[in-house]
Amino acid sequence: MKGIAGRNVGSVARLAGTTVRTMHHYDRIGLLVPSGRTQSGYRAYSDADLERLQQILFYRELGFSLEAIADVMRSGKSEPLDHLLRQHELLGGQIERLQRMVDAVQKAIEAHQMNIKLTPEERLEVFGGFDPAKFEAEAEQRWGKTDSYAQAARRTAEYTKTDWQREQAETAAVTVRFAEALKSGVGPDSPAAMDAAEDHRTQIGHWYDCSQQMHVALAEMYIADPRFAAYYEKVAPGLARYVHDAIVANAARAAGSR
Amino acid sequence: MKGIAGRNVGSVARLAGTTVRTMHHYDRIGLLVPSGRTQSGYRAYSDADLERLQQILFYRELGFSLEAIADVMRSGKSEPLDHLLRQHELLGGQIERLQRMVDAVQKAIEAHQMNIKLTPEERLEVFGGFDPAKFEAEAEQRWGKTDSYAQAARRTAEYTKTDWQREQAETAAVTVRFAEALKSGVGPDSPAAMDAAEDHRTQIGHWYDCSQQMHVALAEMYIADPRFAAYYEKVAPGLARYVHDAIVANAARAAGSR
DNA sequence: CTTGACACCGACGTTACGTCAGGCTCTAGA
DNA sequence: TCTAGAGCCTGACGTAACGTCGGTGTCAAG
Repeated sequence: MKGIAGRNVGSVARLAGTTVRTMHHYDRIGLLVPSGRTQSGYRAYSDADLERLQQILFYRELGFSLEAIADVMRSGKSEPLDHLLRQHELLGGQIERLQRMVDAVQKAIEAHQMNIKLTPEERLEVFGGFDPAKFEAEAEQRWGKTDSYAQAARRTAEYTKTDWQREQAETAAVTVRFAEALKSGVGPDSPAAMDAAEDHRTQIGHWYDCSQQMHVALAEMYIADPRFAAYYEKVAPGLARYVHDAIVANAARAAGSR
Repeated sequence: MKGIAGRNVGSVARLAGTTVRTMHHYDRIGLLVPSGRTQSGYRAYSDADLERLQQILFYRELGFSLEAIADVMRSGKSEPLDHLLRQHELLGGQIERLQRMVDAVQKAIEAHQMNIKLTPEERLEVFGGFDPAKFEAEAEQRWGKTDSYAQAARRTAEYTKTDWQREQAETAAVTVRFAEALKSGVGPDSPAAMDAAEDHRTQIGHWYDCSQQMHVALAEMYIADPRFAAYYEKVAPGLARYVHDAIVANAARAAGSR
């Protein structure tokens, strides 16, 4: 009947690296109800369902309870970009925490090697400083609890239509600057190109903190991923590579001037 | 009766950032049985108990089940250093995984901004590639399962007494080289001092991968922590700072020559 | 000597699934 | 076309790692 039948549980579970039982569970508790069923009762997951599943798994990896995930998913402004920015922030926090743990371990190893005894207090302080339910509590505090998510004080939530248009325009403007630099014949390591790259980075900074390293990683994606490359190639042939090289050059300049 | 009474549950729980109930639980299942009890039946935790607790919490943070933790704790060669090196390695893996997730999020954000649609497969592949029980399975495979931990093929497990002595001697030798450089009046940014720093880093590399950044972090600890500083100051006054500066200079040299 | 904070233990509740069990469905091959 | 085996369905019970009582004993400060 339907040309777009949707995927069945097994394939979805495999794709997401989880189990069929988990999918059943999420269905039961209403966290992820497949948007369709075959006439024989099989669950049929649409692409939108899969996107939602990804968000769910992301938050789960970050230590959220399923209930908390349900809350944040149904929270007023749950546009994809909001989730992505939030996840980026949370990941940053997690990495920072792990980094602190690495520091503690290195300290312990060095201490061992030097025959220095660390006090239990010292060794445990890395845990003491961390609240297990920190994220959820913080989230509740930041977005206001129980259903009052609508009036969230999230950064993007305060964006007006004009803000969005400005944002879009800036993105386009930087792309155009790259294209013009390319057309004018100056190399990607020219000041014009590198300045455009830096502005590109600043622009990303409107959403999240983007280090030079991160920026270079993004640049590599621009040429590695055909769809991203196409975005630039559509503006001017060779632009993807040019943007990449400009970003790399800019990062090198920044590293050198340190 | 006992001069060293040991700590009671409440204080331990607070120190470790966990709950009394958790301590009860670990006691019940035999994972962490307090080494003493007061005559009134209160649990009394020794410093050794606290150290064990730290290890437990570390592994728990890394996603191990309590049973798996019990296994690894009772595994033959469970010297503190073994645990530390293992934890360092595991933390590295975790950070790498989170970094991959960050990359995925950044890619999604960029895609959103460029009006590029990512396929569900792409968005989920970051999860699919990761096996939740990966660590435990990997651990079992690497250290041999169920009680045969004794014949573990861990790096340090193969160390003979002579190896350990050599290791110790090398550590001491590098310290002496720093001291001699200091005494000879050359600055911490002299080739002699910087080479010593690089050798110091290489020496750490016998245990774990130590980047220049990590090395600098260690150096800062050498002057920030009085006990580590004392280790060097005992050899020669001003040596802690000297070692720190040499390591920083060496890192700068390495960064510059890139 | 009392009172409030803390400890003990047993027992039941909870979250997020794992693991059957019994029965229908679908697809590839004989 | 028929059939075997893999896959899906819905209960229903099991499990891990605690949370949360409830009733009771203990300890240190006032």
